Amino acid sequence: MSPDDKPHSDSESLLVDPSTHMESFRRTRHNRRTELVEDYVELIADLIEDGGEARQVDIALRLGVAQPTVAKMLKRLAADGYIQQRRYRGIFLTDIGKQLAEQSRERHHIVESFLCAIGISIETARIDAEGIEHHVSPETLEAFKRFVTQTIAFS
Amino acid sequence: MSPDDKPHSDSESLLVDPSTHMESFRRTRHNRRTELVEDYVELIADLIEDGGEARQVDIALRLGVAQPTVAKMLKRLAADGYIQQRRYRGIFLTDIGKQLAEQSRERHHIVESFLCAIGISIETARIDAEGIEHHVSPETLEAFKRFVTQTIAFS
DNA sequence: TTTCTAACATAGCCCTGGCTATTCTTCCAT
DNA sequence: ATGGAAGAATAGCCAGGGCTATGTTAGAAA
Ligand SMILES: [Mn+2]
Ligand SMILES: [Mn+2]
Ligand SMILES: [Mn+2]
Ligand SMILES: [Mn+2]
Repeated sequence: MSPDDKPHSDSESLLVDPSTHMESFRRTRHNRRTELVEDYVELIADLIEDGGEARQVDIALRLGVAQPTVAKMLKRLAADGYIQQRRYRGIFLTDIGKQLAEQSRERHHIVESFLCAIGISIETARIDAEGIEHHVSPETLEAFKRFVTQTIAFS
Repeated sequence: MSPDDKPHSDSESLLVDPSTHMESFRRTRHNRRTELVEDYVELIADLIEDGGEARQVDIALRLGVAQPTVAKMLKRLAADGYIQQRRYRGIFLTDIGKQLAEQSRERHHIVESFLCAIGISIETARIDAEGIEHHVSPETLEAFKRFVTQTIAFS
């Protein structure tokens, strides 16, 4: 065999170096672990603002999961200090919870507005934003925000 | 109590209707389940193209996980018909696997290019794209593609 | 005040996707 | 030809995030 039997010889071709590659995947895995927490506190904040209280059944309905699934998750959120639970009463956000909810809500809104600004239908924007939001870094969020502002200015 | 004790009375305020909300979350959960498969086949395709073979150690190194984690996942991919495994030999993509890899790679590339096109640094674009790609619908992907093409045309 | 129902709690199951520790195989160097 | 090391397989653990089935409780309606 020649020393050149590998498709891209020594130049390492298209692939980025392993540690850079690894870092991206690690970050993505980390984002995935915080996704649910963000969606829950955001939804709880919305429900409270909208109807005065956040109940398990409503959370379950809007998330499209079963009530015990919500119950288990709420225990985790309580253990992690995001919410306060009173048995057979509603859910209340702690200060930490409110803060995370506010951040999540703002980021979510910017992402959705951005998608609309580049011409995507509101239905699709809503769906895609629900997943994309959790993987948008501060730098990207700033770029999205700028873009939305500019687009509005030119209309 | 007055009939108006709830913050937003009858207009249902800011929240979208429950079933629409639910649909977004369901889609996002579905996308999450396919994320890993997409990243694996894409990475395997890249490794084969780059070095002639895809080995567990290299996959593990680039994903930032342990080798048995990769081994277990590869069994699933084989069971699902994306790859072919020969004990103590490398990984080979089936036709289905190649097809998914190609789709994933293209989508990934468009997302990353798009982020760069709106002014995000390549480092951040790489990281964010790794997560965002899995939540981009065909409609959004088309919009991203158009935007990239236009941006290149005007430079 | 009592009853009944909707909401909540709890138990117990499953799958996914991580990990460590250990045991094969292969294959290269000696 | 053989030994060792690198790579792959296997076993067994854990947490997260789903589910169903079932028991409990609070509060409204009667
Ligand atoms: Mn959100
Ligand atoms: Mn979301
Ligand atoms: Mn990818
Ligand atoms: Mn990815």
